[in-house]
Amino acid sequence: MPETSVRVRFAPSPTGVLHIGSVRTALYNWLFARHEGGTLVLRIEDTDQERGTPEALESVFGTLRWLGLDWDEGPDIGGPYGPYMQSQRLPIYQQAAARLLERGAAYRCFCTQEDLARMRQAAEAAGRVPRYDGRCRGLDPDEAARRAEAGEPCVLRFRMPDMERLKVPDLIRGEVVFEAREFDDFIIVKSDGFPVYNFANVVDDAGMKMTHVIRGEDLLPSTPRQLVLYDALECPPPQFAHAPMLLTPERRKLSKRDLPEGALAYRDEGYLPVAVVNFLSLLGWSPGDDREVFTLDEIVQAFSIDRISPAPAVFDKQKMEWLNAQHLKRTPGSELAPLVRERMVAAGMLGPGEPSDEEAGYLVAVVDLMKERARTLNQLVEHSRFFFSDEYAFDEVGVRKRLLKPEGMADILVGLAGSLDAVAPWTAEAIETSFRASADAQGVAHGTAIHGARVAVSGQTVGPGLFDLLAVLGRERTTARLRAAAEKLRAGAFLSGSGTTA
RNA sequence: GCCCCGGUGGUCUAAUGGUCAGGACACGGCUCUUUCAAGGCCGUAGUACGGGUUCAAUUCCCGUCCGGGGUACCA
Repeated sequence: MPETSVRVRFAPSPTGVLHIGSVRTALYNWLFARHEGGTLVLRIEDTDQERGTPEALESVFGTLRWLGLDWDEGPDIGGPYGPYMQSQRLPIYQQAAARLLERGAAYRCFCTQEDLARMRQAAEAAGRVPRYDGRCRGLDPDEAARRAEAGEPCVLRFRMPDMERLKVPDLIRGEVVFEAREFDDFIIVKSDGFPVYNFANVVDDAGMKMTHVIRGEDLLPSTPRQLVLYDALECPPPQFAHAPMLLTPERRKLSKRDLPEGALAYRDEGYLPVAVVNFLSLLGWSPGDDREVFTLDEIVQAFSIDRISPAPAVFDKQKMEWLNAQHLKRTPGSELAPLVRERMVAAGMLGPGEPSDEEAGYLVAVVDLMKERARTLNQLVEHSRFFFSDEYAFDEVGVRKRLLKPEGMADILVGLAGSLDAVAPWTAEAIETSFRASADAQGVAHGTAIHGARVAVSGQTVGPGLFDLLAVLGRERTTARLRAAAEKLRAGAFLSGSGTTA
């Protein structure tokens, strides 16, 4: 492998479910890796003993897999730089910390959390910036080591070098300059022996040979600290790219609160993975032309870091829905059918068993017909109910307008059914010819017959073209439903029930 | 408070020191006709504000305002 080969990583911490903002970060890393023919590493940053959960870890895997964002090295598949769970890398951090300690780049600090809280309060009361005052900086290292060995709790702090300012080169924002006096001697190892984020992150990114770090803008302020750590560790830093935040419509940072179920909730709502990826890719990035509907491959091909915008983006669900509709239309029914099927089974519209070839074919035909108008899989399922059961609901307005309205609709429907009995072959074209002829013979306007028949067989006033619909529905169902509706009309059954007053 | 990042229609965005500032979602209207929730067409709406630099600024600079992020023994 050439040494110019790109290596990037997605490094979530498994606290709570994976949310959509993290997914966008994962996506940008994945796109960059795939575009460059590089390597994507999945690393789990579980150094927070208190907050990590196994469910959260499952959520990371599940979400990425659902979206088709695969990784080349990770906790489940290993790789040359493992392990890929930070909780299993403790010796590596300890070793790195020991090196810094030895060199005097880090020192032991025995201040308690109460001491620090007091310091902070005092500083705030005095209107000063709260920073660690460095009181343990000058402790004799040998003496400090003795106290630590004697069991006195302590943390390890990084000795901030003397410098005027810290410059962070960023692929998206150019050079970002921080004043060095903003930074105090920050903690790198907690008193429980675990490394703190900034430290573990740098040790791993350096150790795993990352060439680029693409992450959220919220991490930009911690980058200067990381840069001095790379320096102290004598490792070359990666190139940084801080992607803009995702905002709610109220312009708040998108967080777990906004979608407690996590990004997988969009699967449950009936979104296609490709649509979610397509939508997310366009939040903060654009290909530079007017294209908006992409396949995965097209996005990979078009992606580049320098076209990522620095400005935060509002997550607009309506646009995601539209994109989903576009992908629904473009995806063959045969591909959609398994997804639709599991939803129909869940909704009790289909049995859980293996479908026969005929049933499977019917489902594909229904999906091909209905996907043109649906915005989500769930909507498609909902609108397709009448294809699978005779127990479909009648739209009240539709009944009043299209069945009750023209006097004698019952006779018309029966007439239509009669002519359809003879149609062969059962194709949209043949159905239309026969249907229109029957309407003519009965002296009924085509529109009247069509509208009436639509409501009779589907209960709905909207949907695909009637003849295509009937072709899929089948002769048996069609004629039976036309006659059943006529029966019901004659019995006055449509008038019973509620809401017959306008 | 302090530090950092942003600011093109309601939203996502394109472009540019000289353009009728382009596209998409949403919204409104029209249309197709067999319905619309699909398709087509049209429309409403934008360079946050104030200074500078310049023949010319949405674009470059400064300030203001607004929004976001950070400021932990969280990540």
